[in-house]
Amino acid sequence: MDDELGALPPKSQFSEWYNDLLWRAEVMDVRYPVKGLYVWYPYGFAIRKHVYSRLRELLDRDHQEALFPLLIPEQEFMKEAEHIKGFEDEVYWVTHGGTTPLEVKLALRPTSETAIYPMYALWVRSHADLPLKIYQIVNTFRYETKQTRPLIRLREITSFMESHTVHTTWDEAEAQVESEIALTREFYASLCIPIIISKRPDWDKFPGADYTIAVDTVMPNGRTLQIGTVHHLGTHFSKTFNITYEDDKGVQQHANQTCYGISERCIAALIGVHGDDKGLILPPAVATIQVVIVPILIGKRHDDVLASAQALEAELKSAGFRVKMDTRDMRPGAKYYWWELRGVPLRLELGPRDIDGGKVMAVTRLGEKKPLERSGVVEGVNGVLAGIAEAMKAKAEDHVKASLCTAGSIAACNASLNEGKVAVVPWCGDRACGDAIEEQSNSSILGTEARSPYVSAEGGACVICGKPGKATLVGRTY
RNA sequence: GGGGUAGUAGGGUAGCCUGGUCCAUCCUAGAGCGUUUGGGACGCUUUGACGGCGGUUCGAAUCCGCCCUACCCCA
Repeated sequence: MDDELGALPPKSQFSEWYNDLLWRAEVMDVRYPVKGLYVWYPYGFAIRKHVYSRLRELLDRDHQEALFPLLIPEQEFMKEAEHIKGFEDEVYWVTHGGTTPLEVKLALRPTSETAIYPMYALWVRSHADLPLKIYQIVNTFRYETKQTRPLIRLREITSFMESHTVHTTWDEAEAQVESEIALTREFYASLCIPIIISKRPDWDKFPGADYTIAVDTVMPNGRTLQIGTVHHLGTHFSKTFNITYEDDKGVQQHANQTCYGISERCIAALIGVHGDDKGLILPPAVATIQVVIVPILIGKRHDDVLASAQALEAELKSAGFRVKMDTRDMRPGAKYYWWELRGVPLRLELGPRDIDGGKVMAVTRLGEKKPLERSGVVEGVNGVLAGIAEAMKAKAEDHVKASLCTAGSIAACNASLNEGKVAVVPWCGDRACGDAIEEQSNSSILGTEARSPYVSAEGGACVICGKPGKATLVGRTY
C-alpha cells in the first residue's frame, strides 16, 4: 500500500535515520563542499535559536555575555604548554593577508582561553573585580581527522557557548564549577534530556585543567555523547597569562579560574534522544512551533472554517504560544506527516464537525488524540503541552536507566557494551588498569564519581588488578 | 592512521568495461493549469544533470592523471 511513502529509515538504524532526518526535517544541509562544515537550514536554525535563548536566559542570571576575536596570535596561543599539546594537531592557521605572508601567524580559535585570558590579565586588578563571569556564543574551528558528523563532530563548531570565570580562591572556583553543573542540569531538564555527570580520568581532562567534569547522555544506539564540560583550571592559566589580583592585604595573588562549554551537540542529543520513526519530536519549551493548526477547508464551508481557525490562532498567539496555521493547498493528511516529521509537539485540527460541536481536536506528537473544549482552549493547550514534556522526560529517563548496567568483570562489561549499554565497573584509578579496560573492552572510560540516580556509588575489586576500585562508567562514545 | 567503493537534475537510478542516434528513467523534487481536500489526491503541460581541474581524441558521462566530497571495512 502506501508503504515507505516518504518514510524515514527506522530509528533502529540510528545512523541512517539521523542523516536522513537532518535534511528531510530541514535541520542541516550536509552538501556544503567542505568536509566537516554544514549549513543550518532556517528550520534547524530556529530550533537552535530557541535552544540557545534558553541557555542564554540561564547564563544571564549570573554571567555577562561578551565577544572576543576569532583570530589568536601565535605567541599567545603557544603560551600554555599543556594546552598547546592538546590542540596543536587540530588548529587551522591563517598565514597570509592576501598574497603577503603574515609576520605573525594567526590561529582560528579551537577554543578561546588564549584569546580571552590576555584581556582578563588587563581587566583583573583587585579582589574587588572578582568574581568575573563572562560567556560568549561563537564558532570555533578544529581540524578533525576522524570521521565528521553533522552537529556531532565538526570542523567548524558553529554554536559554542563558552563561559570563563575568574575567582580569588581555588575553593571559590570549585563552587563555581558546582554552580555551572547545576545550570547544565537545568538546561537539559528543559530539553527533557537526561544526563550523566562524571569526573573524567586525568588523561582525558581538558588540556591545562586541574580536573574536568563531563556531562554525557546516551544515544539510541547505546553510544554516549558528551554534551557539556566544566573545567576547574586552578592557576594554570593565570600563571601563564599573568592574571593577578591584589588581595585585601595588598598582596598580588594568582587568580583561580574555571571554564565551561556547551556546543550544538546539545541539538544532536535533542534529535537523537527524542525522535522516532516519524521524525523529530521537539520538547514544547524549545519547539520552534509549539502548536500547528490545520483547518479542514472543505468546499462550501471553506470561509467559515478559515475564519474560525484564524480566531483560534489569534487567541493562542495572544496567550503566548508559538502557533502556526497551515493553510497551504495540501490534503490534511499530507500536512499531518509534514509537521510530525518536523517535530511539532501539538497539532490542532479544526473542521466543520468540531466547529459545530464547540471543540478542537488535539493530537500530540506522541500519538494521543482527544477533543478540547473550544471555550477553554488556552488552558487545554497548556495542559496538553505540559503533559507532552512530562512524557518525553519519562521516556528518555527510562532509556538511560535501561542503558546502564553494572558489571564486575571485563567479560560482563563487554557483554553489556555489546548489548548497546553503558557499563559501570570497579576501577582502581591507575592509568595502566584504565588503559587495559579501554583496550580489552574496545571502549572508553567516561569517568568516575558519577552523579546519577541510576549509578550506584559502590565500588569493588578493580576488574584488572583486583585492588579496591571505584564505580567507573565505561562506554562506546561518539 | 591503513585499505576499499563510489560521485549522473532537488532526491533515487540506468548508461561507463566496448568513446559517437544520448532527447534515458523513476519520485516523496520544482514550476504552471484544472479538478480535489477529516491521515501522504489525481490528470495534463513543463523545468532540470553527467563532482572540480587538466590530459588523450575529430569526438568524453564513458579512457588517463590530480584534487574535492561521501560511504564502508580494519587499527
